[in-house]
Amino acid sequence: MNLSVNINDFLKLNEVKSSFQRIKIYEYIAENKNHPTVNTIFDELVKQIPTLSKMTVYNTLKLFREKNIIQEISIEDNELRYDANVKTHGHFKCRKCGEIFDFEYNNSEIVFTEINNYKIEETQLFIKGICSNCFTMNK
Amino acid sequence: MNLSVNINDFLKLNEVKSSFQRIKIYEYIAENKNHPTVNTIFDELVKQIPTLSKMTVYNTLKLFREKNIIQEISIEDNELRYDANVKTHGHFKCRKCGEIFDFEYNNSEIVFTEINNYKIEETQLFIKGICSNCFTMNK
DNA sequence: GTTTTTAATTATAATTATTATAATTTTGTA
DNA sequence: TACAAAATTATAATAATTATAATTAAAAAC
Repeated sequence: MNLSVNINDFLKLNEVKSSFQRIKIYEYIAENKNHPTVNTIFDELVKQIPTLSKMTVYNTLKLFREKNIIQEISIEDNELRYDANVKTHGHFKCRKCGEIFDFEYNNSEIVFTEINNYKIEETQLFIKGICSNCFTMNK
Repeated sequence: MNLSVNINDFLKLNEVKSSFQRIKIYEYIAENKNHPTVNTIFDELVKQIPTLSKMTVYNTLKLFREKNIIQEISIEDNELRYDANVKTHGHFKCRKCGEIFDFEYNNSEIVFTEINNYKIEETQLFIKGICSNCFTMNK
């Protein structure tokens, strides 16, 4: 079974004209659930596609985001990260190893009184600290 | 009553050596609860302190953050914002008017199973959408 | 109350992520 | 095959932040 074929259909289904680069970029984000930055995506894909331009990565990610097939994570101020999981979920960043972990949370249990008549379009919950791995290694 | 005197004491209490620039920077963030960017802080204060350098603003904000007397808000990827309210609270950014609103939320009601043994140091909840003002104006 | 030392501030240059622009290539279609 | 439209690429520009070194101010020592 060829995953690229499925991505091709998936993109068309979401009103994104498919192309080789677009398939590969989506494939990378969806397969490596590592919340990559633009640079990571570019550095990895340029190995397979030597002519790849970073502009294509920027344009494609912008397009994917507009079509809501990826999520933009601004957990760090100096770089954007991307996630193919568009379901609302939290992100934990370990200050030690730098890794980002997903976690589920019950969004409906949080009560917002001040903004209860505001139109909510996007929710991002970021937590920073030390992951259990780094914590135990420190002892 | 002179607020600057109080800030002077407040900084010392938090292990920050006081200076004219540092007092003015803290005063600006604490008085204008507008979640200012570095540029906003600089542009406003340079009117009072013509010799002020943007580096001082950067350095001072970094120091304040290390001493936990201000909070860094990375709700937008291309610029950092600052808040003298260090209590955990959420930030809502309106896509229309660009304003950032504070809101309280019950942090303890959110259950994190995946990261329940992680050491949490900082929590940021960002919501983006349309505020009620912009929403009613649109009709 | 000078002198000495340390730290804070400032000016300038460098870095880095992102955006803008225009040229080239690819893709779809008549 | 030829044409038109869109995607990709290369290059340059922008803007936020960081690095470095010089200057100024504050604190400590004599």
